[in-house]
Amino acid sequence: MWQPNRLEQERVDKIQELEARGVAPFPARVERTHTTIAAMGAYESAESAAPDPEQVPDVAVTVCGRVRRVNLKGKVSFMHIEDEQGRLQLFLRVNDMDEPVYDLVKDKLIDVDDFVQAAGVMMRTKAGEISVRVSTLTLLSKGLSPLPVIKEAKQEDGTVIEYGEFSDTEQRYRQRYADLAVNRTTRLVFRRRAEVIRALRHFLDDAGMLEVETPILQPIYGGAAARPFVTHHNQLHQDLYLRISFELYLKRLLVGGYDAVYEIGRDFRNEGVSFKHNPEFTMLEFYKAYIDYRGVMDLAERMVVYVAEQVTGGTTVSYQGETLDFTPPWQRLTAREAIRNATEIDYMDHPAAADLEAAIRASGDQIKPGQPWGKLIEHLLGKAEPGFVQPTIIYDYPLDISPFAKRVAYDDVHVERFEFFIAGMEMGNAFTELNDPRDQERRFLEMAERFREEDDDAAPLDTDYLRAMRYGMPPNGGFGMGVDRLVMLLTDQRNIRDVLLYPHLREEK
RNA sequence: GGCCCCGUGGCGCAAUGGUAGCGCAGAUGACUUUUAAUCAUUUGGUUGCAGGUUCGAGUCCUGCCGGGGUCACCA
Repeated sequence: MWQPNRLEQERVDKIQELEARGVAPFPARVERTHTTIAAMGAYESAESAAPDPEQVPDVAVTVCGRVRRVNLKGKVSFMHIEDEQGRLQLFLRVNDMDEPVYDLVKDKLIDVDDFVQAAGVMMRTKAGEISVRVSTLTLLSKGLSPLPVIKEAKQEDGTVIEYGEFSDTEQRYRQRYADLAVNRTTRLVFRRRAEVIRALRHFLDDAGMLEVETPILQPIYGGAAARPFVTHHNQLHQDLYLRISFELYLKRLLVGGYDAVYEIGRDFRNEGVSFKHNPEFTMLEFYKAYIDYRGVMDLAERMVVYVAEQVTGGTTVSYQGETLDFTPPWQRLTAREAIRNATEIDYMDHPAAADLEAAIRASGDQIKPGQPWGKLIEHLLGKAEPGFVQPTIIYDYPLDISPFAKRVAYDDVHVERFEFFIAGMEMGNAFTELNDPRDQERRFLEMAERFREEDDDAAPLDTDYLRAMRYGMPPNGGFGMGVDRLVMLLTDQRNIRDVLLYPHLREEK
């Protein structure tokens, strides 16, 4: 049962007073002819069309929005209402309105946070602000809990200074609705997020790829190295996993005859959380026949710069004080070169895992003993990662940590795989996809063996995937990217939670 | 999971171990073109929870809860 606090109780009491005056606090009927922006635009057009600035014809509007500011001045009052696009001032004067309606304002029965509908004609105040000269004001919805108050002051140069803030991170995440209602920058971030995803779809559609949807509930999970969430189907008595990647389902579709497919959707990984990891996140994967990882590199570069241009209008972006330039071509380094640059260790000088481990320890790093060679190389790559501020492609990865990538010709240890990094963050992962079912089966078995040695939950062998591949899979290049991280870059947010409307948090006590 | 930081009215913040304060919001009143409106008066707190040290704890100690950072982990 809700226990109103002091401020809320005052609002509850106001509802009683409104009802006593015959005013419905949550009426069903609403009317709107203009958004705030449209109303202002209509008046500006009328002004510029009028031969005499004193003789602007009436522009009648009915606007709706949330009250964000109330300024009572006795027999005249001002309010700002806000809808999604903008703010508009209401000019309320007792002479222009029925007195009982004006009294609702005067008696402070309309609060900041309430939704109202205002009908009137457009005007400019003495100070020059476009406003509605209100003849009828209707309460649409009463706010009971007060939102944090942010006051805004417009500077002469048009910039807006805000006074007061709602900045408590926990409350902003738990009560995103309040964050959105109060912080316009939050609203902008999630608008832009939608634009990023729209631009990605547009690019991929234009590239001739088919958007598809594959199962989120999977009897066998795979395609990435992450622990899954487990769930259960009651009627079928079947354990199911929430997908950790789309890879294996998408590549089956190439066997089926599609040239290129993509999916944008949710992945779930049962791992630690951090500023760049959320248990559920949005992934983009595509697979395209008849290209290899070089072709994927080109596509990735073009896609990212396209999205940046679509949503920001430019090819560079300011991120946490750094200027990121997405213009292709990006720097391309082999993993071996990148590691040599960052650590002065050449892993090819240490072909045995034990040997490489010793070299890493000699450099001063503490690492878990007994890791496979590829894992050690990944550790070394992690040392180089923060240096990849501008878009950087790292290619040719160790075979033993890349079970779905084709081998580099005449090379026993590397596969045709690349990852790309921006702002020190891993953004995506791609391969020349393995399409030899015999090699794939060997790699699955090796992986299962290693998992068994490490006493880890082994991903069950996906025999159906091998069956599909045996029908013949065209050579293809595949690509995966963390969409949330791209949104971070394009909205200048340092934490993934700030680009997720509802980030995962511990249960509220 | 380890380590570090944080938790004080609705929001944002103060308070050498010694009477818990300030701004905004709220309430009451004044004001017919204000705009961070202004002016006067004024309400509101078991300082995240539970213990402990002390004559005395918002402050020091222990544990717990929640958040943030960082490291580890994360084909």
